[in-house]
Amino acid sequence: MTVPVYRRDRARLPAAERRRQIMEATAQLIAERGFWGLSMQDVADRCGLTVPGLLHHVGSKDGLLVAVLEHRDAEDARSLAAQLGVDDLTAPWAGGELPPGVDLRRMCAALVRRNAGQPEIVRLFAVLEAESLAPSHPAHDYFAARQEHTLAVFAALAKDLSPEPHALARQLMAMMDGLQIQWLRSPQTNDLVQAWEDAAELLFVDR
Amino acid sequence: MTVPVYRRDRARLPAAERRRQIMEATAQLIAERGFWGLSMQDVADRCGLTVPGLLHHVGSKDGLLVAVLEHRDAEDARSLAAQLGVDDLTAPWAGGELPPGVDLRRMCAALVRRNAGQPEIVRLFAVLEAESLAPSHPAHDYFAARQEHTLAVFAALAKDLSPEPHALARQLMAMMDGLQIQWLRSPQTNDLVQAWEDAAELLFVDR
DNA sequence: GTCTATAGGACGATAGAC
DNA sequence: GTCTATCGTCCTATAGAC
Repeated sequence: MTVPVYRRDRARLPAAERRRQIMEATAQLIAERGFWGLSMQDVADRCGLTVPGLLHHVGSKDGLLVAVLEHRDAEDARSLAAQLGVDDLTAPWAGGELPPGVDLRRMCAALVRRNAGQPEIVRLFAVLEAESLAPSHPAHDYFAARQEHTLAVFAALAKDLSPEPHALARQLMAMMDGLQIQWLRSPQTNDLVQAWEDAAELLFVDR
Repeated sequence: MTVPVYRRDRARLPAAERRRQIMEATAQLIAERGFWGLSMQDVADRCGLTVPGLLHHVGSKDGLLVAVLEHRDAEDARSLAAQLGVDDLTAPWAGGELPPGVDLRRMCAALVRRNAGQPEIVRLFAVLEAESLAPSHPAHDYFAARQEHTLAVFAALAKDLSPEPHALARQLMAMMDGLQIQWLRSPQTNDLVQAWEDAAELLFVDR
């Protein structure tokens, strides 16, 4: 007859640190399998937790997804701000103001450079962007808002570059997303930064 | 005490017709939930079958996916050939020769027009294209081959249009995929055909 | 903050009757 | 060509101990 035993050999991390660990493991697993293919068991295993232990931190599977997206946005905002040499840039997809003196072409280049260094994260967003087209997906609203905001920011910055700033904004976004997918499919024969520069040469032509 | 009963009130369709029904139901469900989110039960329900009945036709869940992709390719090849006014065009993504007199810009326009009329199918491919980036995905090889072949065909047709036909091919593909995602996200504020024409104006510029 | 234990389903697949 | 019945596995989530 087996007797219930409380096992004390698990690490007991501070909540903040555990949270970061969970976010990273989840991002990797969603990139691999999508949100529908994600299992709480896998996340828990990778963190050295049981499933209820994991749920204690994130509440539910949907809560986990939201937490991951917010975590990524915060990280990206910090990195992009540093790269553009401004202090308090809020990521364009998270809402917020734009600092003066940032021009669209440099901003796109910075985004692409940043993404070229973290293929796993790019894949995470590529998978979720497609999955979340379905209105019932838990990240549907998040991605709808994100796209709308990015388009608005791009269009505002494109005002002096094109007679149709909104169309240009759409084209820039489409090209970035499309080139990223190709790059993810075969990174070895495909330099993302170079591909973007070639494309930018065409899209940013004077009119 | 319940007694096993063989229920005879289900429709007994010819295999070919049943197959077509299964392909269509599956395409719709994958577009909604992705392959990882697809359940054989849902497909069976939508076809008025039990799960074993469904498995009799497709063998396994992976087999079902492959069948759907092959089914779509065949349909698309027929439609595209009709639109371009040639008899035996094999779809560029399925392997095969290109008829003389088909130029790249007209071909892209035909593809976009075709896609604009079947958003559910476009969504199916958008979701699978992202999901299948993972090497363990059952459609990984299919989509890798598809992308490679499409790029090769585009590049061949771009030979006289650009000093770097391969780069142009990549840009065309990226732009098509990217614009389609935006269109799927908000079809009402987004005319796919118009957006493509605007973009083509930039990408097909003389150099 | 993490555990054990368990509820309560859904999953893909197989065997064998009709 | 479709069924019933069933196997074994996986799933998210909760209750309550420590």
